[in-house]
Amino acid sequence: MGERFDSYLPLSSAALHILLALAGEDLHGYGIMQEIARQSEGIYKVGPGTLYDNLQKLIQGGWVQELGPRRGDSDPRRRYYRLTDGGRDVLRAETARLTQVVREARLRLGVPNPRRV
Amino acid sequence: MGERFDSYLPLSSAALHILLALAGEDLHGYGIMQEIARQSEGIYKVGPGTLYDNLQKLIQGGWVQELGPRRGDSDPRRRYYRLTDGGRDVLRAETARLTQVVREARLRLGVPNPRRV
DNA sequence: GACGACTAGCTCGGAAAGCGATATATCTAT
DNA sequence: ATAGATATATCGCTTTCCGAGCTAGTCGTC
Repeated sequence: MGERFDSYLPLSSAALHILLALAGEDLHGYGIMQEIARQSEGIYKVGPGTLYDNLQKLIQGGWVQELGPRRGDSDPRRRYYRLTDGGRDVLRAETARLTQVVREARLRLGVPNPRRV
Repeated sequence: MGERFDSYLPLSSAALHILLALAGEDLHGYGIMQEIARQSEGIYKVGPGTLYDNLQKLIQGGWVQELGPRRGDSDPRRRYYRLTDGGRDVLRAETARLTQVVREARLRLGVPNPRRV
């Protein structure tokens, strides 16, 4: 059960997209911004204010780990961040919640749900 | 294309759930709060502050229409609200966006997507 | 090597949103 | 008659959002 994480939900859009960006691979701050814009095809963007506010909170909550600069990276300014196991659990819980929301919305809007094979 | 509504996205959790509650039937304020709690199985609740703040903005934006009291209702205090066609469009756009988010999350988390038949 | 564009990190403060406490009143059931 | 749930609404504190602005390093090109 993912019930332990329910008290942290719902995630803000910013927090959700940051976790989602980091779910694929470790990224540095600027890279997170780009990845979020890419994933949403430019619809949703986070600026530096939102990013670093959220990043700080995510780190304090133990959902994201700060890795710092990578040795031998092409740009030594880059400070990388990694999703923790706990962060992955929260993202999983939020995804489950959103799945329910989407299902409910489809029901009420008259759009059919995809059926499982 | 649902692109006309993209500029309003993402919806806040509160706005999304209010629209979603009203997508089923006309409801009064208190009923909206209950319906939101019911739909999320108590995980997510909106208090009166969040509700009326959002309701006001949704009405101003033309997404929700205020109907006022119903003649012959069991409780004349109740003031009903209705989702407009525009509100339905926004809800549809947000649902589409969230569907993409969920798909992306499933991909990255290693949870399989439901396949279309 | 100078220039511009992009990359990269970060802070600041105003604006917006969240949200519970509180107030008021009504309804319903015991 | 009393209690507890229903119902609307406001107030103000806190949190969050979010872009403008700052500094500086990198990369390509002229």
